[in-house]
Amino acid sequence: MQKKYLNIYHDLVKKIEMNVWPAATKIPSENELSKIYATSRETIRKALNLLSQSGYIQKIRGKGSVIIGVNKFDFPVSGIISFKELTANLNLKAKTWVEELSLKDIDDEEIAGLKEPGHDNVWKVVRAREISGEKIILDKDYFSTKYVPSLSQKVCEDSIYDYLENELELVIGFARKEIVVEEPTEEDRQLLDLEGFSNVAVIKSQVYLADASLFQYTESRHRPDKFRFVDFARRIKN
Amino acid sequence: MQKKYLNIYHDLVKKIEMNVWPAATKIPSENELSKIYATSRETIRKALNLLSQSGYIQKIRGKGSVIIGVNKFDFPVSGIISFKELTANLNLKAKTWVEELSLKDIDDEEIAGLKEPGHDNVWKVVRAREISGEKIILDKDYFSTKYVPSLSQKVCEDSIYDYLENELELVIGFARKEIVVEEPTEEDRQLLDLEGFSNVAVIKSQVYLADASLFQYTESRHRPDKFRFVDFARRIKN
DNA sequence: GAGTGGTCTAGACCACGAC
DNA sequence: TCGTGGTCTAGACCACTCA
Repeated sequence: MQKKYLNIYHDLVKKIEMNVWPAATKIPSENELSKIYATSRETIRKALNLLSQSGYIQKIRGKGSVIIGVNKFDFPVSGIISFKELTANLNLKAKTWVEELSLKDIDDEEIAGLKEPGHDNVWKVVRAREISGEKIILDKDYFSTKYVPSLSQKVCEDSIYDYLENELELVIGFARKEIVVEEPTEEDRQLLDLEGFSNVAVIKSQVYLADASLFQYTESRHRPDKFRFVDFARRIKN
Repeated sequence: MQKKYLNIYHDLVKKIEMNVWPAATKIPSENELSKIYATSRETIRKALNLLSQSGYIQKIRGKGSVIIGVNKFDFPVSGIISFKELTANLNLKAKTWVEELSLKDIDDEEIAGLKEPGHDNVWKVVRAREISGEKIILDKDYFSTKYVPSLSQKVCEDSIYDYLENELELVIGFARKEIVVEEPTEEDRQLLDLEGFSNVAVIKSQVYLADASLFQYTESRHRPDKFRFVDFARRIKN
C-alpha cells in the first residue's frame, strides 16, 4: 500500500536536506501544500507532524511552519539504533569480538522477565566493539529463546538486528532505556581498553516487540570519553 | 477551548494508573471508545496516539491496544523537566545555592548563539543543587537577554522556569540534549561534594522557544553515582 | 467474515498572528 | 480582515488477526 503522508514526509525531508528552504525560513502553508500534493489537508498535517517530531520544523499557530536548522545527525543514538547502523552512519572502521555466546538459566531481576513457560534458558551474548583500533564498547545482550530459537557466532559477528528483523522477521516495537554511570567491573577491565578510566557509561535497554512482548535486555557499556547520547525533546503540552 | 482528545487522554491515563485495566490486557477498541465518549473515531485515535507516544499502550493492528505495564515514573527526566519539578515529583528535600548571577559577554561557541543584535550580554547563572544533604548537581545556565531582560537572586533560588513561563510568559518549544561524561573541572570540585569521583555526567541542552528561537544553553553536571536518565523510544518506521 | 487499527477525504469551526 | 495552524466530524476503504 502506498502511504501518501509518508511519501510527502520523505519528499519534504529531501527538500529540507537539499536546502530548498534555508534555516529559519517558512515552508509553504498547509493549504498550499495540499494543493501542491493534490491531497487533503489532514494528510499534509500528518506529514508535517512527522517533520516536527523528527526535529525538522517547528509549527507556529497563526504564522506557519519554520525550518529548524541546527546541526542534525552528529550522533544519532536517539531512538533505537544498532551498532552496525551507527558505525555505518559515521563511516567508522569497526570490529566486533564475540567473547561469549551461550544458553543459560539466569535469575537476575532484569533478565528473568525474558523467560517464558517452557523457555527457561536465555541467550547470553557478550561482544566487545573496537572502533579505530580501540575496544571501547562492551555489549551484553540477553534474548528470549521463545522469540530467538537459534543464534550463531557468525550472526553475532555481523549484526544480530539484521538477523532478527530480516531472517526471523521480528518486528521491534519500543524500548525503555536507562543511562547510568558505573564503576567498571572486572569484566569491563579485561575486555575493554579502559586506559585508567574509573567509570563506564552504561545504556540499559529493555526491548519489546510490536505485540508488546519483552524479548531482549541489553547493557551497552561505554568508555566514558567516547560516550555521547543525543536527544531531541519537545515540551509536552499537559 | 475544550480539547476533547486531551480530556479523553487524561481520563484514560487516570484509568490506567488506577489499574482499571491491568498490564498486558486490552483496552476497549476505537469504535467502542468513540461510542463511550460520544465522539468521532479520529478524535479517539488522537488520544490513543498520545497514550502510545507516552508509553502507556502499544497499538497492534488487527488486534487492539494493550496496556504496557512497566515500572513507569521511576525518574522522569525524559523530555524537558526542571529541577523543581523533578524534586517535587520525587518528594526530595532539596536546596539550591546560587553561586553566581551575572551579565557577561561570552564568546564560547555554544553560548554565542544566544546573542542577538543589541544584546551582546547573556545571563550566566551557576547553581549548586543539594539533595539529602549532598551537593550533587551543578547547573550552569545561560540566557539570552533579549528574551530574559531581568533576573534576580530570588528567582534563581526558587525556580527560573516558573518565572519564565508564568511571569515572562515565554513558551518553551523544544530542546536538543547531549549527554556526555567528563572529568570534573576545578569548579566542579569546589562547588560539589564529589567525594573522590573522577567523572561527572553532563547534560548539555539548547532550549528553544515555541517560535523556534534559541534562548537558553544549559550544562547540568551530575555526580556520576547519582545520575540517571530514562528514555522511552519507539522504532521509527522508515 | 467480523472486528481491529491504519489511511484518507471534504468540509466545518476555532484561536491566533499580522496587516 | 485575512491567512495560518489546531480541532473535530462522518464516512469511506484498506490491511491485518482470529475464530
